[in-house]
Amino acid sequence: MVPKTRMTKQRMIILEELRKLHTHPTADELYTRVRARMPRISLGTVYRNLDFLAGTGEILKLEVGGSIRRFDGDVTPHAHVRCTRCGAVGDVPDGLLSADCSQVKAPGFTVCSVHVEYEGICDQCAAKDN
Amino acid sequence: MVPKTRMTKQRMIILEELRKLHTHPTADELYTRVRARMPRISLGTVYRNLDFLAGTGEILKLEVGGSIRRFDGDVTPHAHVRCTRCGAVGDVPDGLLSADCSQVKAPGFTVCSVHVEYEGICDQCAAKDN
DNA sequence: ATGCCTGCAAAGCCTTTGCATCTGC
DNA sequence: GCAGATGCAAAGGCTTTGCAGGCAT
Repeated sequence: MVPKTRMTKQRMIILEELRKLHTHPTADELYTRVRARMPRISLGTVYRNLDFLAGTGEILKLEVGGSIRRFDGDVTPHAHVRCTRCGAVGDVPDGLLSADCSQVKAPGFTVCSVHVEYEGICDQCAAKDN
Repeated sequence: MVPKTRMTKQRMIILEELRKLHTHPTADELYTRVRARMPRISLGTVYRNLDFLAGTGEILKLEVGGSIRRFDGDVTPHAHVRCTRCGAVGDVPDGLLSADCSQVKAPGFTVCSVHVEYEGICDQCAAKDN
């Protein structure tokens, strides 16, 4: 049986605040925002609701970079494949890249999606440079 | 003055083991490997040397996905830009995507590189499905 | 001999989880 | 009223850091 869900005040406020922001906040940033309206809310509740809302598709979890988790002794240019099930990481030889992921050949992997993230400098940081 | 660096036995073994592997190990996986040859090495030393080696360009740090750090209330398809300096995340409106990052227009950001990661299922996990 | 590097252990972050209590439905 | 949700606090991972001693140069 599918468990019923409730629209609690906490869940509603979390969703509202996230939709109001366009800064792609971390859980903690959102926690700070939400606390302004609901001081006794706990960080655990924020995490639980973000997971819940991502599960229903109402919000997105972003897997952004900046979190170094793995290392590679091969410094030649090549892209990577990651197994969405076990997290294993493989190589995609340069030259086999394609925007159409059904064309991508990665030995040992069946590729099914691409994740593109651009990197750069935001205007605020650029301003600090002088 | 630039500090001198030493090629310690630890650093050498870490580099050797990483180059020997093609599995893009985590720091901890590498630690296990290295300990087979040098039982008293500490995990801290592994982390310090991986940072050092990445700094000299001898190895690569991979920023792979799987680590959810941010959330987005906008579920329409769009890519993201991340500021390499402060970590701020912005949107790249769909339709403004390009493999040539000098063409990418992201309001508030100056884009300078792209990070592409494919996702899929590795053969081992596929085999477990039956 | 010098100061960079190590092992060890503690501390730091971020996230998850257990539990008693509370509250939508 | 009942099961799902919350607040609180503790526990878990992973990574970084402080310190005293060790070792490459």
